[in-house]
Amino acid sequence: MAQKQVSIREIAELSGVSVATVSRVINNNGRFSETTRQKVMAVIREQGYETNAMAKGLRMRKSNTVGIVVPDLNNSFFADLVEKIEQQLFETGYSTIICDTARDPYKEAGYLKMLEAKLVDGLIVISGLKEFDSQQLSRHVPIVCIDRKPNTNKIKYIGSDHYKGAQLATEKLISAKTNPVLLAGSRDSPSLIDRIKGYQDTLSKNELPADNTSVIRLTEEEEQTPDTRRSALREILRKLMTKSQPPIGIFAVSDTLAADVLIAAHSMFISVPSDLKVIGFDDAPIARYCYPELTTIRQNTDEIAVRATSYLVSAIQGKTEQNSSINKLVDVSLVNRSTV
Amino acid sequence: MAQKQVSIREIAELSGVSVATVSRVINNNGRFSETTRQKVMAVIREQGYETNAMAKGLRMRKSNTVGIVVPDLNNSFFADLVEKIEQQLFETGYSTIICDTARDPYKEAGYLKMLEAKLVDGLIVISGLKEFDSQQLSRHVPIVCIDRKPNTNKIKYIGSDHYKGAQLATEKLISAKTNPVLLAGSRDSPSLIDRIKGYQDTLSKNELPADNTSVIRLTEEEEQTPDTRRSALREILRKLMTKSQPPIGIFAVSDTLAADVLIAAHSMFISVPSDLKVIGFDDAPIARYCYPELTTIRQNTDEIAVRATSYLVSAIQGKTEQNSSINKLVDVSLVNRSTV
DNA sequence: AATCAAAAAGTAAACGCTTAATATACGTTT
DNA sequence: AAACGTATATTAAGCGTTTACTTTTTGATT
Repeated sequence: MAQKQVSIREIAELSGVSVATVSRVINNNGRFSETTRQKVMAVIREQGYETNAMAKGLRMRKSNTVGIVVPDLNNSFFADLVEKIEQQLFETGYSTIICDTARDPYKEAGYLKMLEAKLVDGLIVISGLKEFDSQQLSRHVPIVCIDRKPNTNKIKYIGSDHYKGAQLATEKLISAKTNPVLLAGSRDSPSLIDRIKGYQDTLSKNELPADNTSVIRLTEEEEQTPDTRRSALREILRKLMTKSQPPIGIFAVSDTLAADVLIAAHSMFISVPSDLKVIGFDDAPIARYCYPELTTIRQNTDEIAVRATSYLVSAIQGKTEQNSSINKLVDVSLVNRSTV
Repeated sequence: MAQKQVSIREIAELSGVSVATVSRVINNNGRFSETTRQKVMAVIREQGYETNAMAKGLRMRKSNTVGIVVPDLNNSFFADLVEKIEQQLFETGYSTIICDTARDPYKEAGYLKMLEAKLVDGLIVISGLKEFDSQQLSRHVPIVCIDRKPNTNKIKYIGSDHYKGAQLATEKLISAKTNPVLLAGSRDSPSLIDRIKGYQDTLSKNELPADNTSVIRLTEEEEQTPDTRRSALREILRKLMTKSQPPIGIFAVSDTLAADVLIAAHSMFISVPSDLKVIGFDDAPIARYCYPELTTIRQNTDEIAVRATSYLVSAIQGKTEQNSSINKLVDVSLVNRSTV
């Protein structure tokens, strides 16, 4: 069975030096001669020694690990973002614990406890239902929130310019001669609020009624499964088609939602983009698998990933980097494809 | 800053008992009186004490953590599977380190070292380029491979019945009066081999030529980006359309590939399913976002996730559970949607 | 009241590592 | 040849737990 993992002690004995020396050689700190270095390294290689992360972590009071908290790995926007962040962190020498909360606050709390117990050195929190409450952690570690507002300014916030994104989307829909409607899920989030505001402001600026009648929210039951979601969407489309002249324009606040709209439309033989124009948000991988390919607002996940990790890493390492650009919102752009 | 994490020692002092007693209370083992239990628990709650996982791990020589190695989180089949496994493990009290290797053997090796250093208690390896080589680990831990053959029978293999899936797909295509073609990516994998075999055997059984001319593989460059992939696919479709009478039938060995085929077809104004019939594999979330919705072979990810975790957990806990069903391949089924 | 077993609590070592404090060896300079 | 500085190596403590072993307390039985 489980052959005993070789420890630094045995390396020390085998190479005829003390553990301290071995440790110094491994971490290349303190002083030692070239001869011993070679001797020790040889033994290490020969024995396939790997340093025990728990012992090291215990001693150093850090784990070289960061936690990522994400609502749903099956959402292609999140998956994309997580993958990029994880890649960045890997390159920087950190390992990552990915926690899929399934939007369950209980599960989220459980994960936070676990991450804390594991002494993660930092935390990246992506989206989520409400404000991120730092009180949940008892120990202070650097945290960055992506598209989720923290409850204290000690936590770094990084996010796209949702307001501008909504402006772009709305303008696009208006200039396509539609009377746009905004479509969102049941869940509130800070970024949704920005988007709705951008949408409504743009409406007003164009002298269109900016009341709440044109923002449509799915209910919680409706969005439960793909099927309920789609039938709700069909109902919404039906109403829209009777109430106003085609083409109608829908600004869906996420690409997945937009994708569902398209599916619903197909099943009703509504043709896109002639009778229905749809614009999504995210430019998630799925956007390119929609038919027609989805016109959408692109969030720059590369940029977000880079900013999040580089900030986090320097915060962990105690550098209070004063890069001013890091406080600006991440820019957003319209990508024209075939649904408008 | 970082307020000191309270340790078991302080809990002990505050409640006027020894650390050993506190430890006993926390883990509910050994003997202690109800009075002390309450006293200690009160202090623990009051102080927000959380046991230090590294210290515990060091002492116990285990981490309550399992690693998941996955080629690509952006593939909706993998994301789905990982999400389910992770959920299972969370419920069982294990935490999960998800490692996205991006199909890079170097990255994979790096991750394995890291997982080992972190003393993971078990490992789940999903798919991947070639045999999984257990030699990469120097310490023995329970491992389960999903859709990836291990190089030793000490490692548990779990996988769908790919052969049968291919049969079902091929028969479906044949009975839809097409002369089926199999379409695959450049990468070989054990499951692909099974699928090709199932495909060819079914061809033979129906007295159709089962040579290799009807299996089409994308080259590595072709599948690099969505765009190269799609233009390669358009080229393939073009050839197919000239060479034989519509309708043509394509058995794509994954849903993502099938989705790309559909996109390519749309851009060429080939109508599905009248002129082109496509059947995918996996029944990944994306299948329902294709247009038309994708007919495909369903892999039962729930079942796979349950088997993988329940086997792994019992192996970790030293139970050599003799559930015979666990050695059978996971069953697979045809789901009829709209592309055939 | 004395005895004793069972229950409750305590002591201390060990898990594998890093590092401050020390010790030793080795040339140089006087 | 003594003295000293420098480079190199060792000793030992401590990170926060668990647990085998030991000690103390409790309460029932004689």
